[in-house]
Amino acid sequence: MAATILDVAKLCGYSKTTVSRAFASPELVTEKTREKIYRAAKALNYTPDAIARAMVRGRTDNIGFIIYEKQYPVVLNPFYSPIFESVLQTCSQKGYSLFISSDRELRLPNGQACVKKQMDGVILAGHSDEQIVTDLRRQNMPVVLLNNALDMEDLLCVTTDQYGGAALAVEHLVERGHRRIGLLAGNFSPHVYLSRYSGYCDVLQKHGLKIDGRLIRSIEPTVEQAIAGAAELLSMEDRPTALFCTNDTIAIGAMKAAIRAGLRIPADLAIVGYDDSENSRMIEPELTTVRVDKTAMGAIAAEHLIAQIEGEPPRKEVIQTAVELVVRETT
Amino acid sequence: MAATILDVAKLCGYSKTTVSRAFASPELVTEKTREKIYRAAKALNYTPDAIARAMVRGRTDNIGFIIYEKQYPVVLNPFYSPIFESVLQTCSQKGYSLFISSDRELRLPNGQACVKKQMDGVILAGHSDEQIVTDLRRQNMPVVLLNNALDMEDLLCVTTDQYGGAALAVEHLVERGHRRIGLLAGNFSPHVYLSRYSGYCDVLQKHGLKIDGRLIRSIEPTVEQAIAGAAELLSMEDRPTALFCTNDTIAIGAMKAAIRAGLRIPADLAIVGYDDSENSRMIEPELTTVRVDKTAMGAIAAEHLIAQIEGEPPRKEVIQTAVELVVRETT
DNA sequence: GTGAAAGCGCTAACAG
DNA sequence: CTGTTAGCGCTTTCAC
Repeated sequence: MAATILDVAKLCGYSKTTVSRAFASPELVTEKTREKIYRAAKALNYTPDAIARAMVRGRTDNIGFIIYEKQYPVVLNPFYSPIFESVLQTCSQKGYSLFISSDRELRLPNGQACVKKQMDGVILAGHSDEQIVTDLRRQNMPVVLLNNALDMEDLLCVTTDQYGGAALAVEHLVERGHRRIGLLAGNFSPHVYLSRYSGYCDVLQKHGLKIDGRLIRSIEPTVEQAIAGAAELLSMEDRPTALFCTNDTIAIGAMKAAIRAGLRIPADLAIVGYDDSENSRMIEPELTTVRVDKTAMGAIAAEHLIAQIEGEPPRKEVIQTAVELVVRETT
Repeated sequence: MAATILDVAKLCGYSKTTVSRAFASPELVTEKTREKIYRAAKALNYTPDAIARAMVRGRTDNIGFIIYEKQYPVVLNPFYSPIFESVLQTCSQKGYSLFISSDRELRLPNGQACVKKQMDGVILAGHSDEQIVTDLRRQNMPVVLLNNALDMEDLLCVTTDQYGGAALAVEHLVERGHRRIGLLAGNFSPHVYLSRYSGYCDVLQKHGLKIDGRLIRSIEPTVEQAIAGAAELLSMEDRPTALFCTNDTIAIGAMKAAIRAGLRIPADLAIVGYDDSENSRMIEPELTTVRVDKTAMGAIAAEHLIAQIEGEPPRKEVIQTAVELVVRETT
C-alpha cells in the first residue's frame, strides 16, 4: 500500500496536520520541521493524495472543456485547437488543470446531465443546448459558453461577430471590383451558417449585385468537398471571378481547384477564407482571410469561468470578440 | 448546499446504500426502487459527487497526458495533436477521461515529482527523463512513454523508427536521380535530430555521394526559418536539386521559398517532408513525406497504460510503429 | 433486494 | 508554530 500522511507523521514524530501543512502551505512550518518531514516522506515515497485533498477542500482546481460539434475531432479542428490551447494556457497560469471531455461524461443512468468527473467548472463549446446548461447549474456547476450564445439568465457567452466577419470579406471582394462572387458555405451549426450566409447576401444586395443561387454551394468543410465544389463553380461558362469560403479549409480546397484548373490567384480568381487558421499561411500564395481572435476567446472564457469558480457572481453577457480582415495574397 | 446521498435517502425512504447502488450499479436495484430514487434525486438536484466516489473507490478513471517538448504548443503541434486525438479516442472508448497537464503539475514543494491531480496513470510524451519515471513509479503510478525510449525496467515505450524514416526519404530522392540533396534539419530533441541526421548521411554514403556540410542547415522548425534556410540553399551556385526536410512544416517553408524563387516543384526542386501531417496535403502541389502512424502511437500507448491501470503487470518493451513513404507530388 | 457500520486520506477550525 | 478533533460524501463488506 502507498504511504499515507499518518505514516509520515509517525515516522517523523509530528502530527499529521503539520505534515499536511508542510506540503500544502510550506510557509506555515519551520524550515527545520519541513525538512524532517520531507525526509520522512521521501523515505516512505509519500505523496499527498490528490483525491482526498480535493474531497476535503471541496474543490479540484480542474476545469472541463467540452466541445459539441459535428466537425470533430476536437483537437485537430483548426478553429477549435487554438482556442483550446489558449484555454489551456490561461488555466495553467491560474493554477487550474484542464480536462477534455466528451458529452459521454455528462450523462447519468437516469438521463440527467451532470459532471461525472472531478471539476470545478465547465466551458461548453459549440452548440450545447439550454437543457445541459440548466442541469449543470442546478448542481451549482459554473458554466461558460464558447462560440455559442444562449439567452439564459446569468449566463456568460463568448462569441464572435459571424455576420460582420462575412460582410468584411465580401465587401473587400466588391471593393476589388468583383461582380460575380461565389459562396462556398460549410455546413456548420445553424447559427454560424446563417450568419455568414446573410453577411454575404446583404453585402451583395447593398451594392446592387444580385444573388445568384448557382454561385452558392453548401458543403462539408473538407478540402475534398471544397475542391469538388469549386471545380464545379469554375467550370461554369460565366464563372465567378471571386470566391468567399466560409472557412480556411474550404478556401484551400478552392485554391487547389483553381491551381489545378490553371488559373492564377488572384489574377484570374480571388479567394477569401475565414478563421485565419494556421493553414491560411501554409498555402502559397497565402490566403486573405477573416481573423477571429481565438486566443482572446479562449482566454476570456477561461478567465470568466475561473472568476466564477472563485466566487464572483455569474452575469449575463454576450462577449463578442473582434473580427478583422487579413489581406494577404489571394485577393 | 448541494444535496448529498443522505438527503436523497431520507426523501425516498431508502438507505444511502441503495441510493448509491441506483446510480453506480443500477442493475442491483429493483426497477421500482430505482425510479423512486431517481425521482427523489431529481427533486433535490442530486448528483453523485465524483470526488467522494473516487476517494472510496481508490480510482478516478482519468489518465494524464504530459508533453515535454520545446516545440510547444501542445495542441497546435502538428505532430502531437493527432497522437493526442488518438489517445483521447481510446481513453473515451474505455471509459477514461483525459487530463492534459504540463510538468508544472508534477512538482511538489519538496522538489519530488508526483501527480498532483486526480489520475490513475500517465502518458509521458517527448523527452521526459528517468528521474520523473522513477519518482512516479515509486508512488505506484503507472507510466507509459510516448515518442521516447528510456532503458528502464518494466517500462513500455512507444516510438517510431526515426532513422529508418529518414533513410526511406533520402533513398527515394537518390532513386529519382538526385545527387545533390540538401538537408533542412529541425532542432528537435537530440534523439530525433540525430537519428534523422544519421539516416540522411548513411544513405548518401551508401550510394557513394559525399556529404557536403554546405547543404545542411539546422533550424527551428518554423515556416519562417525554413523559408530563410531554403532560400540560402537555393541561391547557391551549385544548389541542391532536392531537399530532405525533417518535418512537414519545414518542407512547406522550403516549398514556399522555391515557388517564390520561380522554381517548379518537382521539376526544378524535389522536396520530401516528414510526419505526414495534415499540412502536407494542404499545400499545392501536395507533399511527398514520411508517414508516421500517429494514430497507432496514441492508441497503443493509451491501451497499454489502461491495461496496466487495470492490473496487468507492466513489461519492458519498445514498440516501434511503422513508417512509410507517401509519394505525392513534390518528388 | 436492501440496510448498518466502517472507513478512504486529507484539511480546517480551534486551542495551546 | 504545532496538535486535536471532526468530518468531507461516498462505497463496501457483511448481515438480514
